[in-house]
Amino acid sequence: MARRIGIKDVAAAAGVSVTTVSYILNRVEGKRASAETRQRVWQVAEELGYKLNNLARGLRTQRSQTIGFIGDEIATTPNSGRIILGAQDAAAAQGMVLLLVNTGGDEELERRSIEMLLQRQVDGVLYAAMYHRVVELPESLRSTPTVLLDARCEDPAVPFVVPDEVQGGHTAVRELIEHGHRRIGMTIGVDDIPALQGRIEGYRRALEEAGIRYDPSLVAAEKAVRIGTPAGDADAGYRAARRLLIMEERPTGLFCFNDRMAAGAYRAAAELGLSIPGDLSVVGFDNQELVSETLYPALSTVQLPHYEMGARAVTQLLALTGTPDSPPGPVTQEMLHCPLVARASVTSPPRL
Amino acid sequence: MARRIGIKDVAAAAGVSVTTVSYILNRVEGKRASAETRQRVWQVAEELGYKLNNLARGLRTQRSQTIGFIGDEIATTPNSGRIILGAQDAAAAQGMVLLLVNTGGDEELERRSIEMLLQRQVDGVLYAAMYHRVVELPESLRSTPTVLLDARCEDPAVPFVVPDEVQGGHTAVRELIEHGHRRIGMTIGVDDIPALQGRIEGYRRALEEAGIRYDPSLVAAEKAVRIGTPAGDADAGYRAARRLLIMEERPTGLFCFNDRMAAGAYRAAAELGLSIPGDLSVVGFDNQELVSETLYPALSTVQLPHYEMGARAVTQLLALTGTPDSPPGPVTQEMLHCPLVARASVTSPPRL
DNA sequence: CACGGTTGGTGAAACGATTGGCCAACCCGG
DNA sequence: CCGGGTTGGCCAATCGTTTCACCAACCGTG
Repeated sequence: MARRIGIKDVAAAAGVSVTTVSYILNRVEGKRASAETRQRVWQVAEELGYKLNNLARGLRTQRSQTIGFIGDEIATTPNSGRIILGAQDAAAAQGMVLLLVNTGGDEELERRSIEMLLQRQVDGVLYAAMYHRVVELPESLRSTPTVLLDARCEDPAVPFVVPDEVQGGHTAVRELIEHGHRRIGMTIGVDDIPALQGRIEGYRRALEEAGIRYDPSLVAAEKAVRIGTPAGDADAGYRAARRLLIMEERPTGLFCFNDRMAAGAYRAAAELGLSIPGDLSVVGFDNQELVSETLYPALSTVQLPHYEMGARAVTQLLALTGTPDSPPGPVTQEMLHCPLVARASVTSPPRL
Repeated sequence: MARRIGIKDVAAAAGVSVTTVSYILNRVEGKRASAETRQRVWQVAEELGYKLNNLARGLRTQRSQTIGFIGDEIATTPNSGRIILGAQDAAAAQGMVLLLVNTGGDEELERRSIEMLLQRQVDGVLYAAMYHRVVELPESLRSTPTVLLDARCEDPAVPFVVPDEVQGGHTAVRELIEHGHRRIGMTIGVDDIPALQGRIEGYRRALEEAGIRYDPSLVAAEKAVRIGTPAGDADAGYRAARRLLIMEERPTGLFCFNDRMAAGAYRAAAELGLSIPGDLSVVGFDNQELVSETLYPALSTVQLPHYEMGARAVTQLLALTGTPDSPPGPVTQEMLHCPLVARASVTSPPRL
């Protein structure tokens, strides 16, 4: 196989020095070259099929044009793929590429993974912990620009991007209220994650705004048996919804902590002979299309802006480290808007 | 910030040459060093917190310890995350890391993406096209070891790993037959992808084996309206299933092309007052847990071995390029077994 | 014609590792 | 004391870029 051709081959073929070639190919400002030379170099480079060697450049410039993405459970939650996608797109737009590692939540593995990233001189790191958790930043990342994804950290110096759970919960419940519902239940699991607190807060605020008294008996918590699995959530959602629906004065609207729990609510409703949305309106959270779209009628839900989160995180990171165009900026912490995705599971409450 | 410390710092601190440090740290065979020196170097490296610079090493050795992963629709299909995960795990086990790019199916973007990978001197490439399609390998990848993932290629010189769709279809239908079903329908979409042909083939073989005549009227094809979306598939699955279930002599078992279509079948059954699995047994394909587990009763289905595919692809790639331990091997093309995931949607047919 | 300013470059030292070739010192038998 | 093998280790080139520092030639001007 023919040796890969480098900058010096181009220089030789064009009859100039490598310095000149480098200047021209990189469009370095302030360095002059005649239009003719410039033209010739480009052409020769093209003809020879010159490809930059990023390892060599990185060695010299101390920037690898590479971003490390470290996730504790890549793809365990399906939508996390969208985070990666968003990050990758934003990175690619700046000529950067994502270096992916996964830790499966294992400390030791995480250490090794981070090491592999640092060894490769990543320009920065995206540290993604699914489910909007509170985490602490591994020591080894202290010295590299890092932004947290779907997670936050005690230390205020660490930038992050998370979904605005409160606004999301508020939006979900508002959708019910606007359709005329006054008696609105909520079904939740029992894990104490920030996401849960936020969504409950949103629920309460929306009620309050509408002048509806908050009734604790309308929020039903059930523990998932097989925790974290779709089946576990759906089952917990079923039990929680059932409890609410057999109440004396049952709610006409239901806000479910997530789409999986909403699936359980559908089952509970069906079992009790309640039709959706005729007898019961339901709104979920997450917009996992595999659930929200395959349910019938399709589930109205609030979307977790995964793609945007990935994209914003990269943008933040790049702002942090500075790009050729712009200087390094300040640490930012961002909460992203969660839009409503209205489908067919919400309508006016039945007249009594 | 203190300059990162390099091999020469270690050498200086240990009072030896960089050559010696390199030999020791890399455990180069055939190069001798006294036990004492060895010990000292390790210790000094540890104390100073020496970290290898992979860019520099890669520049010298012409291996970046990096694998490019290029997908046309990363994470569009949720389980594709599992492919990446499998690949990442297998790579990490060999000290390699995945460089991720996505093309969104755009030719131009693909070209640029591949370029970015090659620029970074990846040791090999995983080219993943979701949905087991037939693709042709981009010209620019010809000169780099590449293995196809969930895709195949006309050229027999290109290694690939795909699921064994025929076996999968066979397994699905066998599950029904073993429970006593003789009248088994199949619901499919209309896209002509290899996956479809394979699964149909598996269906026919299983019937044949059991001495059941193949009846074309029992395979119902419906075109998805919003193609590719879960809602589209579910809807097509609903229509197809409905057609079969209102037949004079309706099937007692249903093999659905995928889990989304199975979700549609559930709806059709419910609408017609048929209970699952009492009146109708259903088996899906893909094992998208978000669907198969949130359906009620939980869906028996055949699993696409995404994780293993990713892992095997990396193994193949590494075999192809050769590792320190083993020499480069031959091109291999692999079909992976699709196991049955039995849940609650299959039982014996109702007695008539 | 001497001089300062521009134009259009060039040379060579990094960056941080790997590795082929060389070599001094020691040991041991004869 | 010589010769040859082994031990333990070092020199310097190299990988492909970037970039600092320098410079020859030319041009217009006073």
